[in-house]
Amino acid sequence: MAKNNRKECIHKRMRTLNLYEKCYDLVKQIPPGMVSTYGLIAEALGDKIAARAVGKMLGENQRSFLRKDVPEEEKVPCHRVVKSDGAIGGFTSEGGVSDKIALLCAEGVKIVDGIVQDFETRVFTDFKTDYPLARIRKEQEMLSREILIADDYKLTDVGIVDVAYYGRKAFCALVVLDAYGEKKGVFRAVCDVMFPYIPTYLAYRELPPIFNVLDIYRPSILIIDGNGILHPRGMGIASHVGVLAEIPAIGAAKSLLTGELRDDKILLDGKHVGYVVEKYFVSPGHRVSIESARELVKRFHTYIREAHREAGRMKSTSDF
DNA sequence: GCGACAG
DNA sequence: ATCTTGTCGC
Ligand SMILES: [Mg+2]
Repeated sequence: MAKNNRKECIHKRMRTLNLYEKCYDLVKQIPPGMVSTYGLIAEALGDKIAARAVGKMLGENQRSFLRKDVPEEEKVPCHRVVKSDGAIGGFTSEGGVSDKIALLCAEGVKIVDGIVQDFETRVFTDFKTDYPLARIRKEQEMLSREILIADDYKLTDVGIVDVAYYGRKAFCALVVLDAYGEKKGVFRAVCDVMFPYIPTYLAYRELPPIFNVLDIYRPSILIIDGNGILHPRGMGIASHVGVLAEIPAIGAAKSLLTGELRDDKILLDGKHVGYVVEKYFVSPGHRVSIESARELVKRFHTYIREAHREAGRMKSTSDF
């Protein structure tokens, strides 16, 4: 792996960032008798786009007020988080939303027809936070300046990588082909999930498992399920992996995150950043030109599904 | 009210 | 990508 110390530090910091705990720490700040919203927690994390991810993380909360085996001070009052319009929102437990209503009622918060009464006066907004997602955006913008969009690779082999999930475990598969498209092998790695899926922050979820597999085998060029420079800050996961691991990388996404189409060209702010190839939105990540990214995905795209399958079947294998 | 929203 | 606690804009 790269021994660039600065990049090592960025990588190490990413591996230790646990957004679940950041989220739970924020929710613990909401006092009894008050509520907050998924969107406000997301803003306190640094980006409102994470609202749905906040709901997802709270759905995985293992320290709710219904648990009898968790110390009081460790409990996370996720029942105090509701929707931005005062609607009660969801709740994962035996009793579902009725458990949430009962917990709030016991704290003096009345719910009528699924709406929090006196919502405006009961909303807690005064979070103490260091806005981790804001810091991450800055990091993305900083690293994007190190992207090279020009051919700087050898084609001794090709790696195609994808990640599957089972609860808080990530399963990463790397399918390696020779330059003729012959399958040479599959490498696998697992890792605990510390970061939910948040649009435009995918790299911070999937980089740790991908780096684990690159530690086992490092192909001459990498195709990644996601975007390269086709990203609001020009720093999709393929660029992120490319720059931090100093490896040529291409992004191939199954849907369009941002940008517009003009025939088979993909434009971002009017600038040509990629191509549509088969069913993929292809953009270079690092050390590959836009044209070569297109040609390489044309040649190897059938193996993208193969990597996807390989990651998926790891979930049902007991080896990990 | 429905779709968007990398994975 | 899962196995479902969102928000905004049209
Ligand atoms: Mg994937």
